[in-house]
Amino acid sequence: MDGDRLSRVFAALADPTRRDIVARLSAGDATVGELAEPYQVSLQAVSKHIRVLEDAGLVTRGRDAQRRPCHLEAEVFDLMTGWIERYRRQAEERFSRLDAVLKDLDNEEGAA
Amino acid sequence: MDGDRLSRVFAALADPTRRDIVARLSAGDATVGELAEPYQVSLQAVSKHIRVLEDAGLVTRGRDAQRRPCHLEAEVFDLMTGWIERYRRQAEERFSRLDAVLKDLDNEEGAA
DNA sequence: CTCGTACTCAACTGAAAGGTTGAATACGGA
DNA sequence: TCCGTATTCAACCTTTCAGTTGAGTACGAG
Repeated sequence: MDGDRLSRVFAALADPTRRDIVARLSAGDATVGELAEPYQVSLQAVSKHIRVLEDAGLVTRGRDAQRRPCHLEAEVFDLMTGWIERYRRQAEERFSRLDAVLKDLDNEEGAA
Repeated sequence: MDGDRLSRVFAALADPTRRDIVARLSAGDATVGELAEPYQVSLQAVSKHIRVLEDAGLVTRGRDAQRRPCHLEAEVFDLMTGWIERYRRQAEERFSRLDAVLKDLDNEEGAA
């Protein structure tokens, strides 16, 4: 099951700092130091955040001398949208079925 | 800012039990007792889970005598997909721009 | 082979999450 | 009005999480 994976992805994105990191990585790769710079928290804290994103599969990292450039893995988003769309669609289907039933009731009433 | 809202939505869906509840509600409304039935945990625990989903805006509830039927609010999914798609698109754009640059380099090399 | 840079690891702290049980509360039915 | 059903509230426990500081590691430059 990749339910565990999905849990990690959602949990990772529940934190505003981590969402911001993802947002910034969507504009291009960056090192830990670069990513940490705008935040008030310690470099170590940001390093931990990146680890969480990495464990969720949202981020991969390379090596460039002592730097560890972070790269956003956009494919993981598919896992989320897949999950979301499945249930959204189901809910909407049900909604339109209800809609149809109500319309039918209206028609019958009008006909009677 | 609705960043806080987004945090609550993602956090709510980080829990497998809550995701399962959402999945089941996508098939139709249900009471707390009905939702709790398949799980090992206490009814109170499920009641708490539902409250988290409610606070995130994923679920609303009516009243039917002593029952509190839960209803899935599919619109909140749009908030998530909106966020996700924004950064996915940005990342993909960047990717195709890089692709174009590499292709250009190839062409120049071929021409030289 | 040092030295500074870029980071990670380890140990600790406070707050929040998810679970429990037991006591309220809200309502319909007899 | 009293009872049972459905659900929530309250207090508590344990684990996880986000943050801290201080020490350790990995690498390139000089």
